[in-house]
Amino acid sequence: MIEYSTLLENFVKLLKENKLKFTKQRELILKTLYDNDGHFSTDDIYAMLKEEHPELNIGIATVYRTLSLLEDAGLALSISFGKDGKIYELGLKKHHDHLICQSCREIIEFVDEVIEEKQKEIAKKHNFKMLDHTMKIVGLCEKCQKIDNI
Amino acid sequence: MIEYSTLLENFVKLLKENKLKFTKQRELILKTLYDNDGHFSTDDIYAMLKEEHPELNIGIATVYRTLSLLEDAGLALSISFGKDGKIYELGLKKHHDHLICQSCREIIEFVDEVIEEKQKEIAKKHNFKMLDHTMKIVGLCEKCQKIDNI
DNA sequence: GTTAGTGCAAATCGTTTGCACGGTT
DNA sequence: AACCGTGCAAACGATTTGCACTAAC
Repeated sequence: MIEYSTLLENFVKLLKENKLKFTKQRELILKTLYDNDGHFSTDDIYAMLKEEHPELNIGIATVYRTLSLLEDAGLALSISFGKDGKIYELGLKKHHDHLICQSCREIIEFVDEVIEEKQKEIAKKHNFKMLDHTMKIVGLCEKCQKIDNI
Repeated sequence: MIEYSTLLENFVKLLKENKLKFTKQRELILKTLYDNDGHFSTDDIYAMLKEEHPELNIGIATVYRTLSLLEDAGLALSISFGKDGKIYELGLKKHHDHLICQSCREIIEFVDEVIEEKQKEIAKKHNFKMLDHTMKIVGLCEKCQKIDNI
């Protein structure tokens, strides 16, 4: 995994290149994604920052704006599902897909080279230029299967 | 492909079983999905019904309610993408995945048995009970690649 | 006659935007 | 000093809901 200091350097450079400013808010949102290696909704991140940095008095609009900025920059990526289901994660990992537990919302990441390869083939066969691809397996994790059977 | 009359019978039966009523609105929404083999947003269907059956004076709320009902019943299924991107299709076909053109919104369906098999394996390996799975390849179709290069 | 469905308009919820102010360059 | 980012509150757009009325049973 990339060091936080390196990540931060990249971010600062990227901002500079685009004549954007480096603010405490932007830094903390990036850091939150980095430190809490996981998947969070805009609101999750807003709540975490409210909790951990109340002095910032951050606004939800800033969280929306920043996550969107990070996504455009390739530093974060989002997964959407059903209505009201959009979560972000740090965008620097190798491409991977997700298993999502419908009940507890646990998320497991996985990579399968055979599937990756097949997807390329399919796009090619249909003369599509593939820009993005996502796969989600929704179901019940081990724990929730047991609970649901009670 | 299933006959419309059979589909309708199933629908009527299903409604009866759940003490729900068979209305003109419900029938026409199902028929619209059946006749126009494709992928439509709630608004698309609303517009089509306004156009083709102005005497019905259908309300958008009914379209939302009915599509949701059809989805629960397994007669329709939805695909979501990015904000404001939810479309429905008739839900009686064999499972398939989608190639989506980012530019013109063309949608191509495909099935790949190798991928299907791999997904089962992955769920099993993680002790997940797979309930649903979706794969989307987003990109540019042949036509739009050319246009975008001008 | 009872119950469920409908259209309408209002409410809701996540997200975006305009603006005046404050922070970064 | 110039300009961008921020918080706030208002605006927005898709979807949902409460209600009185109508249609299906």
